[in-house]
Amino acid sequence: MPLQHVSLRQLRVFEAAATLRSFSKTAELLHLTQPGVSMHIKALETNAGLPLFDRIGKRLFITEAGQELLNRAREILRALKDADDVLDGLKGMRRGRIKLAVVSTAKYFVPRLLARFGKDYPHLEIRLAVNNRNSVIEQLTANEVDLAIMGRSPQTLDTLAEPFAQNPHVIIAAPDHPLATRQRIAVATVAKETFIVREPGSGTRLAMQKFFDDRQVPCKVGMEMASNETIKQAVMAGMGVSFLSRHTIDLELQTQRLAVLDVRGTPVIRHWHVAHLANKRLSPTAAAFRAF
Amino acid sequence: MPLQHVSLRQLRVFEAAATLRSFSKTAELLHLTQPGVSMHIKALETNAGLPLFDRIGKRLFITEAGQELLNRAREILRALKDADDVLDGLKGMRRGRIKLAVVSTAKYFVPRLLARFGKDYPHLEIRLAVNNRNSVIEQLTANEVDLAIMGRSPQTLDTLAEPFAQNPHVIIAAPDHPLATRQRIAVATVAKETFIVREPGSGTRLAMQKFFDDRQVPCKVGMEMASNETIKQAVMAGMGVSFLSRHTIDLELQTQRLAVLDVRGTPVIRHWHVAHLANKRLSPTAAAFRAF
DNA sequence: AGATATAATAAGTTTTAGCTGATGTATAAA
DNA sequence: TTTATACATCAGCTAAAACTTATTATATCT
Repeated sequence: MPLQHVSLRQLRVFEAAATLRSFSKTAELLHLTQPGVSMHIKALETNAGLPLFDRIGKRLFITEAGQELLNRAREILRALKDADDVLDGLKGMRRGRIKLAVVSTAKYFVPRLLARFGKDYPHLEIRLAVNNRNSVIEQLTANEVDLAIMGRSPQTLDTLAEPFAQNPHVIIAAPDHPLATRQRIAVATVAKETFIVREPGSGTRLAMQKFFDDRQVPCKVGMEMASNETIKQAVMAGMGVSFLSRHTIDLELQTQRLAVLDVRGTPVIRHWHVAHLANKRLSPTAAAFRAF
Repeated sequence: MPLQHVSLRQLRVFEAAATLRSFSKTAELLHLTQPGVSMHIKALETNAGLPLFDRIGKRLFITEAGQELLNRAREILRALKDADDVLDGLKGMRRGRIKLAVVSTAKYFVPRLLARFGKDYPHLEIRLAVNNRNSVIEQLTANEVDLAIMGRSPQTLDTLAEPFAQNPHVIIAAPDHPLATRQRIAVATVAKETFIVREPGSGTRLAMQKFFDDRQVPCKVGMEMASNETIKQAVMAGMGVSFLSRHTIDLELQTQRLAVLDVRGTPVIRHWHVAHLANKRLSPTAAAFRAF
């Protein structure tokens, strides 16, 4: 392969020389001496195996081979400049993509967050994956996402997590539940109710367990459900009470399909965390989002 | 410009690494050691100003910036390979262009020559410009053509000319001319005829002058015409005799519209020359044609 | 003919590209 | 826990690249 040893420098000098049709002018333009240009061109001609210029008297003519090479050289230099522009764009956050995984509980408030962020960086593309906690951790491990939003950082993984928003949890019941109108309900009282809970390992379930454990009150688990939506439906149907993030039930409270019980010690304030792999260097875009 | 200092080597190594997703394998492929690859990638990342790979554990992931750069890098390497192919083609004469200027007298036999050459190199493009001698010399000087075919080399110009074919000149007359049936006509006899001649400075005119001067016989110029065709017409019409290249009158001899006079000392053997600028390096194609 | 401009060539210097080998570190696999 | 694997880092070497200045050779312009 003849051109295996050409350098970009040679191509740049050649392009200028072919454009200016003069080695001296090229030298001036590129801030070097005329012999420098001559040597680059000569090296390139040696590499190409063909003369690129005809030196007729003091005039310079590009040969057919030169013209062909010139076309490719310009392609190459343009591609290089394109790459420059793209990288600049990525650095300046005028373009780029953030891949975000959030636990299902967060899906109720993260979209609002994204909307505000999108206003500041309108050219960024954001991909949002909603999953349960374990899947989110998996995605984080597999480096499929840049950032994750979850209730607490996964201790098993080498991640950096930062709390960034409150996440109040409350105990809810159907509006016609006997306790719904009571105030300052004791924990022990509510503990006698049948609880509809998320599956073990979910953040919500862990938070609930901690709440009762801290108060050394055992609670009665009546039913386990893997989604907040079904839990809400069950509570509305009067099948029991539940412990959920306030963020997930905004709509139901407004339409009075659910009621928050005024239990002492609630709302339990947890925090949303934004997490990423500790050894991953965040892209400027992802870092900006994290900061946001 | 961040990418101003990247090298093609870096891009090649990067491309391989991005494809193989492993530095060690890349090192193996490119016959160098793993630290070598690491250093190239690091240099490239420094140039780009952004990480190109995520090193998660022992797995490699290409970043968004890396993917973008990879696209451009592949463009660049492809363009380089294209250039290679084109140059190879030019060298192997599987493609290329020859620009040829010929004097008008030669137009009768050069096409046959080109046809034979074209059989050997079917992919070459040949441009033929037919002009009078002076124009041909001009084109040669201005480097507008690679090669010229003419009766004799221009002494004024620094050219290399090589005879390559005989160019017999004869004296012609109308078939019904009194001399047409005579044999071994003396030069002095034919000199009494009225001659229809090419313009001064034309190769044919010079050859004629030399013919008579050598024999110290003055000849009578009856009419000057700037084209062989009109001269032939005039001779056919019985307006006089003329001195022309045999190559220009093949057809008229076959159809017996013109006759060659059997004058002593004729045919005058001149030669066709192929000429090119001495300081111009011929392209392989042009050189091949010249050799042919 | 002489002045001027242009490119090639030569020789020498400085810089740097491009390696290798040894070593350190982290992770995944056994 | 141990072992193997993969990448980063460091030090140091060599050859080549990238220039420069000085000089020569031509060709165009006055």
